[in-house]
Amino acid sequence: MASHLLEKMNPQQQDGIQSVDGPVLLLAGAGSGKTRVITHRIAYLIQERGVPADSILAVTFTNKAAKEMAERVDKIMGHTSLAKPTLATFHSFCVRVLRRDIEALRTNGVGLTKTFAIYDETDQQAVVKQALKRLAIDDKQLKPRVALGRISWAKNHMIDPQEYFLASTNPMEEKIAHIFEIYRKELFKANALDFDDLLLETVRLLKTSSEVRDRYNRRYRYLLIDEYQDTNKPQYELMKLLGSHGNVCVVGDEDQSIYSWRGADIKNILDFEKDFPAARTIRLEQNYRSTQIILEGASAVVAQNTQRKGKNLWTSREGGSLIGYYEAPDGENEALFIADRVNKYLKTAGESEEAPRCAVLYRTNSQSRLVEEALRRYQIQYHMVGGFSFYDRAEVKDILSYMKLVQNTNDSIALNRVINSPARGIGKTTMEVLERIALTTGISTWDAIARVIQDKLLPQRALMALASFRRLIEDAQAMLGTEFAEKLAADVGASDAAEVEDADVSFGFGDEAGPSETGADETADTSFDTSFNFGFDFGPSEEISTIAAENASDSDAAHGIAAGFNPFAPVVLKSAAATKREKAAAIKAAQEEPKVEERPAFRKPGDAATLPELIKFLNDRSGYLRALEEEATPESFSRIENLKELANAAQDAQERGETLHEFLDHAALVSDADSYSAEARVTLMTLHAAKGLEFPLVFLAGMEEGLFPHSRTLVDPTQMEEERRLCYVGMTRAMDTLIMTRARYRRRYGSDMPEGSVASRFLEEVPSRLVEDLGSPGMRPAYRAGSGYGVRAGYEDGERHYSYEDEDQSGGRARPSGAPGVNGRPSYAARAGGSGSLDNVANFFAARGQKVSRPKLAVPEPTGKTGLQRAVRVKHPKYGEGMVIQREGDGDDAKITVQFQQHGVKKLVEKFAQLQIL
DNA sequence: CAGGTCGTCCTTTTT
DNA sequence: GGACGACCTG
Repeated sequence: MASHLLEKMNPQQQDGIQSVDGPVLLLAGAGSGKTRVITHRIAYLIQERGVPADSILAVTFTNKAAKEMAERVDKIMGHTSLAKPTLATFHSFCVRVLRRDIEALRTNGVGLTKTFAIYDETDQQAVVKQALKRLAIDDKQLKPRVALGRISWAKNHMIDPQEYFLASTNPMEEKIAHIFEIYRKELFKANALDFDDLLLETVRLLKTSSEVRDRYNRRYRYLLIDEYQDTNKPQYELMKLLGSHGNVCVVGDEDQSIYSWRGADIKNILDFEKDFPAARTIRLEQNYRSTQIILEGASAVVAQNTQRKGKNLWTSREGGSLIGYYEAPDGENEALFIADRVNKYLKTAGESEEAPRCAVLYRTNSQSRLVEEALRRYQIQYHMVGGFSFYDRAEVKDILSYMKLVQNTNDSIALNRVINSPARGIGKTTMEVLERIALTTGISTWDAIARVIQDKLLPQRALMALASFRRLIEDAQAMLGTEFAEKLAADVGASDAAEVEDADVSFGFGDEAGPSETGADETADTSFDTSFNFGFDFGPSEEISTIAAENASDSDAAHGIAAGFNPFAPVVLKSAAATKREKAAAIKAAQEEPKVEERPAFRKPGDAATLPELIKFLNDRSGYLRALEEEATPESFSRIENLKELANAAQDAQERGETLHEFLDHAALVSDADSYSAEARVTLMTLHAAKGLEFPLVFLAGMEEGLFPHSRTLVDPTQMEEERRLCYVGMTRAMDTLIMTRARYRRRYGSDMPEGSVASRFLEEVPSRLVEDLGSPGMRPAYRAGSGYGVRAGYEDGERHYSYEDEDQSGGRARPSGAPGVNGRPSYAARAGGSGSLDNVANFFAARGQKVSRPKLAVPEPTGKTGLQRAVRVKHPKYGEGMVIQREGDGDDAKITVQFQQHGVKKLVEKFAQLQIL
């Protein structure tokens, strides 16, 4: 039967699409159209085989992949179907299962509940640190990081603390086993799961409860697992448990296995045929992505590995340009070279019809900084994936922690985080008392607060502070409705298998809210109220008085809300953002056909508060926002902006019908790597994050021994092979052009002295006939061996290869050349650490709305001598017009930070800046 | 108790 | 170049 879904597919791809019954192993080489096959296979199942869409479960490794797959399936299917296949990551799928069914694991009323918290790595570290402290282990002797790494390793191998202890061969291991045990108990007490637990507990649940297992097995008849070479033991078990019907299709490529450090076991893919003897194996070996030269180069590198099956990847894209190689004198120069090439590429490629796209890939996130700076110098827009996440920012985490605490008061880590931020007089001593009680009685810190208040175990002052804090959280809980717990249960706890959510990647309910989502259809449409005014001022004085009264009899600590508090008070629009949103929403609403199930503009009294309402409440009532406002520094304003952004995110979530859980789950599981956008012309990311993507032009930066391959892998042949696979992954991202770069000298940890580097072994492994030297200034006479680190000489001979353009602020004066260093050699620091790179960093942070790296001292207001005060408009001979943002220091050292119209934020020395007041 | 300053040690890679 | 902890001071 010829299906349009099979058009333009090679025979193997057609096989992969059509072999839908029984186990299938799809070995898909890089660029072999793997995603195309998977998505078409899903469409084929639905359209040609009449399989109900919601009986298909496709699991990927990253949200990014899940999202892309969902979009592509949608596109193929033409958005026709209402029911959708479940496309999720292992972790998000497990969260959904657990939010629904985890209480099936409870015995005699003991066990986690549906309101469990998810602990991220920071939370995990905090728990480990506590454990170390409790065991009186010096955290220099055993680093929390290391201990956590071992614990995670054990979990990924499904080893429990007891087994770990029995297997330990030295005192250190025994200690770790002990920490592991405490760690587990603490998480249990906090009603929390870490990332690894999400998988483990799901496995345990499916093994323990046949009822639950059967339900999922009835529901999902077709299982597909992508990146199978990266699965670890729990994921493997999950595959077996969910795939008991045998319609299991796993897709992978052993040459792209790059996650063994996270417990991925390459044996999973190598042994699939043993697990499923009836398995059909299909190989996709035609590469449609890269030119022959690139593919040959990459294959030559990975061929050095011994631990592989080997394959014949081929391409019909003959020839192509050679693999470029550039050896820069230093990291800055390397970055500037890249920026220059990107610039040229964008200019020339701009005329071709296909949108130009390129990527700069590196081994470690810290390498991004130099590249970012260089791109900014060239005024090239770029998109960086990874690095800090929005949800990692301190202020965002703080408010999220408040929310987590509202959801689950046993979450001691969240409690510790927010109990004294903003400062409310709960210090070290108080916390020690709480912790001691929690520890000796086995209750959570939250419950210890009640105990302390009841038994008056602390001075009045501390008791009042604690009561005030407790009241804050309780009031927030009350906002969510007195039937908080039941509502929650109803939201996530339907028992019918058919009601397992139609999951797309998001955690949204989708438009067709099923009967299980009792809360959702009544959820208010809050498009018009991003910003609220509760009409009630929670002033500190008033609060204290209520608390003092309450303190007398703890049982009176009503769960109600403070008198006069009215969460349903009329809405007052405050921020410009809100207004904008309102307009957009109004326009959108006007354009759309009126829907039958039109939601009311406001939630009915008695319904749970919306997410933005909750955030607003916490921001205000906690005093967090006020503290930031009073701080009144650029950083604090930026933080306020971030909190607004969080409110916006909550607003969006609310509109999607998400519950508090789903919002928090989302925040916990969605990483920044998922922010990759295919529209970006220039993308910066780690090699790991690049897997699965392709770009016409790819740069691999930092090809140096110790960086890539990373220093920690140099001694272990197995890890070295993984590095090599990583290199293979990186090289095969390139479609037309691949450029590899290296710095002869590189500074590590921002130290003054750069260290000499050795070319990466992977470079040597690329056959030289495939490589073209792109003119490495390092090879010029000035850099000959024996001349030391000759940057200065190089720059002085008139060949300024990609040096920073002269940005001397006096406009025309030559930049002072490197001051003599300690040994009479040119001082590297003098050049690279100069004002040029400094203002660029400030630039960079300012543009990203992050804290600006300025001195933390109070900024003296301008003397007025020059009149260069804040908000004064100025003109610079080179940068043109701008506005003064800040002035620091005084006299000859005074520095002015100016936002220029064309050139962004610059920090200038007032004396030299030649600024003219407009 | 809070906020600031200074020294230490770092760094893989991510759900 | 920066996060974080130890230490010090108001």
